[in-house]
Amino acid sequence: MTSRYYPQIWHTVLQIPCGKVASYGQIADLAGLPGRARLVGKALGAASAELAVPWYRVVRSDLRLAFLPGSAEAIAQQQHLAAEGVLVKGLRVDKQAHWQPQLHELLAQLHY
DNA sequence: TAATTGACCCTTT
DNA sequence: CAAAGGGCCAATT
Repeated sequence: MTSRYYPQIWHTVLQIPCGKVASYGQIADLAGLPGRARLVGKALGAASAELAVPWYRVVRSDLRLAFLPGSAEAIAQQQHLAAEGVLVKGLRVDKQAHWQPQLHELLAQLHY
C-alpha cells in the first residue's frame, strides 16, 4: 500500500462505535479529507485483516450497502452488522444505527 | 505524461 | 422511488 492517507482513514473508521455505521463521505470528512469518499473505499479495500478495521461499519450516504445485494461481501457485511445488533430493513441500514457524533465526543477523542 | 478507474455523493428529472 | 448527469481526486495502468 502506497498511500499516505490510508492510516488516518483507518484510524477514523476505528472511531465508529460498535453497533453504529457511518458513510464514506462522513469518514472522509472526519479524517480531514473532505470530498474524498472514494479514497475511503480504496483504503478499506487495502486494509489488511490484521489491522482489524471495522470496514463493515461503513456504508453509502443513503445507508445502503456499497456492495451488490447478494454478493459475498454484502452478505458478510450484513452478518457482521447483525452480530452487533444493527438491523437492516430491506436494502438499507436502519437510520437509528447511523453514527452522528456530537462535537464534544470528537473533541474528547483528540485527547491525543 | 495521459487515460482510466473506483467498496462515492449530490442535485435534478 | 429510479435514473441520469456531473463532480470529485488519488491510485493505477
